[in-house]
Amino acid sequence: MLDPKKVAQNFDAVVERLSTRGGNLDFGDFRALIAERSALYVSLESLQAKRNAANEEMKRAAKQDPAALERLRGDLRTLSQEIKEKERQLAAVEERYQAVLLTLPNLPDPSVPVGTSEADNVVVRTWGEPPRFPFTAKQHFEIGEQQGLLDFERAAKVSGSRFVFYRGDLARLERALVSFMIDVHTERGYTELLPPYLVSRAAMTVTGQLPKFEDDAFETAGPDERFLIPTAEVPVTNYHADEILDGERLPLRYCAFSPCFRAEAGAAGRDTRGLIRMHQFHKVELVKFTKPEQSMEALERMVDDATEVLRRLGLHHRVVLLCTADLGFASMKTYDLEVWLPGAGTFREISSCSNCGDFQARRGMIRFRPAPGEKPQLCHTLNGSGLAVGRTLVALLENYQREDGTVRLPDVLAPYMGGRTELRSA
RNA sequence: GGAGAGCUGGCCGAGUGGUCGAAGGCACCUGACUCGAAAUCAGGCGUACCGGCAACGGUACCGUAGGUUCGAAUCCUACGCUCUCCGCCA
Repeated sequence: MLDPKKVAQNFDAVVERLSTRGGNLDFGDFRALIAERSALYVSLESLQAKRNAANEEMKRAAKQDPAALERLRGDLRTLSQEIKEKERQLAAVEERYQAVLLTLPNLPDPSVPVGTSEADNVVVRTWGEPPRFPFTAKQHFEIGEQQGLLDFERAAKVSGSRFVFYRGDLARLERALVSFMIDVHTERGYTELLPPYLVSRAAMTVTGQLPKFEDDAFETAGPDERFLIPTAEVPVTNYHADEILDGERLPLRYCAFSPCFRAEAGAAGRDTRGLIRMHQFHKVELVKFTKPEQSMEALERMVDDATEVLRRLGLHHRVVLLCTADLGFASMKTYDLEVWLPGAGTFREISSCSNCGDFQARRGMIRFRPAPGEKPQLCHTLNGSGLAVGRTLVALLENYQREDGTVRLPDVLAPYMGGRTELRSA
């Protein structure tokens, strides 16, 4: 959520900066609501002040003058009705006001390039070289199906499209990658969390998935409303909701493995083959809570932490700074990591690292006390994939494939694969 | 799933329908004492919004949402959460 004060004070500037994101920006009658809301507050508060003063008299009259009490009671009943009516009006305005605020995306940071599509994203740096093959490189799903390591057909039978069974060594590889990634991050100072996979509407609202993107989420059918998490960012960012953190201990850094569930409502027909776009996938997520002045440096370090996984796996990749048009709802600045897929002949997003500034912190009241005795301030929150596990596995299959369809494994994974250095068919 | 107890400030905890933004304690801040620290003493110390240059004043907030009342932390209803016991279960 944007700072409502700043929006009210710099309305035109805010509209202008948000419009660089493209898309349709709906302020509704927000400007009028601001004025209406504050007028209602002023008149309500003066009525309340009047009532409080009158009640003081009641207190005295109750003891000294029972006759006057009855008379006063009549007047106050009217005043009370008036106040209740005012409160109803205010509640209605407040609801519309909040509804608009909750659908406004975060302001892009000034360092973010202005653009109109992903074509305006900026490649910041590239690591490694694409592997050369003396044969035509296959796509990951061709390798997986030929080797009996991936079974999309049976998954479709059991669950529908965009689901998969992993088999044998590949199932193990998925598990191995999770452990490997978490070990890299805990080694580098992150605290491991294993979060809940179902969360409340409130939690989804704090991180920004709701109220605007409800179509993308899976909701449970039980008596209690819950949402399947689309990323561990949701439970982990909410971990410190409604808390005042000790400023001395910031930044806090967490890594968390979880499955992720996405309806992919707007992606019908896209990436229909293979593991790239599933309703369910695994991800190791990084989340940081920082002071405002620390967050931009923390973002750079988070990108380095995520790319470290790619470096250790020897995967050619690049770092891309997203332009304003490609920024996520809650983000003020985002770097995507894109890994090279020789089979597909393209770079594919494998991680997205965002600085959300105080946008989520304001929604979730995530604060810190800079020093003992000082006032609490909003934290900045950051999140990034470290990494998307399924897509990492795709990259390994495509980058380490051999002509006969077998796949070599990077040495760093051997300890997690029982010493295995290649995938066996199953 | 059944029965009971509870939910108050950063934390612990008192609170009779008006004298309660709320005792007391801890933590924290400032000062005194001290070479310094500890201990002790004095004062301060919630959040948000509105008005004001400021001092300060006003309003709201005692799990959440309603209700009763001139007036609710206090009474009523629903919901959420925590704890204890029973049942079930990995």
